[in-house]
Order: sequence, then structure tokens, then C-alpha cells
Amino acid sequence: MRIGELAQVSGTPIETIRFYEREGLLPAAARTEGNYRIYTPQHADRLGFIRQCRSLDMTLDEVRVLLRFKDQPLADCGEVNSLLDEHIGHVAERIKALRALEKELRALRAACPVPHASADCGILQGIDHAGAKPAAASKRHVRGAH
Amino acid sequence: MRIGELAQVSGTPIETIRFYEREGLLPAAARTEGNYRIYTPQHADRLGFIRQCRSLDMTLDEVRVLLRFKDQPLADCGEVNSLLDEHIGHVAERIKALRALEKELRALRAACPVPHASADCGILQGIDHAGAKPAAASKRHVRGAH
DNA sequence: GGAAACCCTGAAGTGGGTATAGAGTCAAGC
DNA sequence: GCTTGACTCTATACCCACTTCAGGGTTTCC
Repeated sequence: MRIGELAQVSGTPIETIRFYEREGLLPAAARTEGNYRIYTPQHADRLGFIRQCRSLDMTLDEVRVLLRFKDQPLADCGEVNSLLDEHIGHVAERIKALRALEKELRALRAACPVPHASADCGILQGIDHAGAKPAAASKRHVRGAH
Repeated sequence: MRIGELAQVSGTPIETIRFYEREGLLPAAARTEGNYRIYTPQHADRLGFIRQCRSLDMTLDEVRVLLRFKDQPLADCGEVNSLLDEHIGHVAERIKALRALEKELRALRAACPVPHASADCGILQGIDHAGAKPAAASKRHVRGAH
């Protein structure tokens, strides 16, 4: 199948498919005489795997690791397990940080129940006088969990 | 004060301060004969406000809006309130999405309690056969909440 | 045979910085 | 006066995972 069809069946933008090829996540497809890429069902499977990983918010580097294990069926999958454990840890951490953030934001919001002149706005004043700087939530992994 | 001192008192990297100036968040500082930036306490206040907003995971565009209100003390702050409400909404949404993700990841992890050969790894198989594509959690605002 | 739909490459842009290279400035010590 | 080192300057490239764009070529349908 050509790239447009693969894009449709996989729900992936065409540019993203080409991007994955450039990044070495998808093997280069064969070409027609007119230089169009031709994909096999194996390509579709692999793309599905990649997209599933991305929907689980893994980085492309993590996906690369998982693909390596899929390509070596005899290797021990212990590293897969620990990769997932770490990933879960990142997500859990991010949830915790965001919950703290939400609490802080709600407290700030409560400082200005009804609109005033900006000069008297409890929110603007609250931001000004919050001396504490826990420094923006640590961003590691999972765009937002990362 | 010079940029190094401002960096220290504000806990902001020097490059970030220059970046904020380029982005128009901080007004350009006066210069010495040797072309060094000289900052006033007003600059420090404004930088503190910006950093506080960033620690609340607001985008620079949101910070720009808030600064505009700080600069117009007579304007009605209703827009500030709704900006914050929206931001809280984004954060809450992202928390929800991450919780669902965590659940999914933990279920996947449970599929491979002890290491096997990759070919039999319940995790790799689980990713393969998960047909559902809810499409990566919607990313809007709050690098991860956004 | 001509228009529309599809496909190609390569480069640049996104956000919010961070990191580098290569140069200039300034105060203190000898 | 001269060197050392700390500080600062500009300009540019890099990070991630794409997305968008410019400027073409190919295929298909009527």
C-alpha cells in the first residue's frame, strides 16, 4: 500500500510516517518506479506498535528500546519490564506534581472571587507576593509526565 | 545590578533572563559603557512575577496577558480570572488523562510479572494487540497539562 | 489531454529554554 | 603595566516529536 493508505488505516499523519522512517523507527519502504513508497503489512504492524507506545506517552527512545526487543525474540525481556516500571514512575510523579499545582492554582483563584480593577486583583497580587519558588515542576519524561 | 546578580537573587539562569528580554517579557535594560546590562529593582520584581507564573506552569503567552494587566492597573481583571480558570481546567484535564494512562500502564505491566524471552513477553504482546487508539492524550497547555 | 489527487524532498518552525563558541570588559594582584 | 580570572556580550545551534511549507513530480479520472 502507499503512504496515504497507511496513514489512513493507522490514523497517523503522512508526515509523521516519513519522520519515523527518517528516525529509523520504520525500515525504509520499497519504492515504485515513480519513487512512491510501498508499504507491507509488516510496516503497518510496526507502525501500529509505535503509535500504541506513543499513545502510552513513551518517548521515541523508549520505543526504540521496545522495538529492539521485538526484533530479538530470544532476548530476556527484563529490560522491558524495568523500562515500563520507570515510565510508570515518571507518570505517577507527574500526577503528584500536577495535583499540587492544581491546589495552588485553586487557592490563587479564590483570592479574586469577583472582577476588580487590576490594581486590586487578588490573583495578580497573589502571584507577586508568593515568595516561595519550588521551581517549575520537574519535567522529565512524558511530555508532562516527563 | 548586573545580570549575574539578578540571576542569583531570582534563581534564574542568565541565558533565560536574556531570553525573556528577547521575547519582550522583560523591558530592555540600560547599558554601561562596556555594554553590560544594568537592572533596576523593577526589573527584578517583574522577573519574579514571570518566574512565579512559570512555576505555576503557565505559558509565556499567558504570562504576557497577566503582565499586560499588571501594566494597566485600572483595567478590569475579569480576563485574569478567566485565564486562571482555563488554566486550572487544563491542569485538571491533564491529571485525568495521566491517571487513565497510569492505569493502562499498570495493567500492561501486570502482563509480565517475571522476565521471559521477548517473544513471550506479555508487555510486548499487550502493546501489539491493544487495538484501541484513543490517540495520545490531548496536549494543549501546561507542558503536560497543556 | 487536462485537472485533481496524490506523492516527493528538504528546510524551517513550534515552546521554552539550554549550551556552545568566540569575543569583549573589568577588578585585583604582582 | 600586565596578567589572570570572573564576568559579560552576541550569535548560533540544540532539545523533542512532530508540523508546515515551498516547490516540485506522478498518477488517476473524466
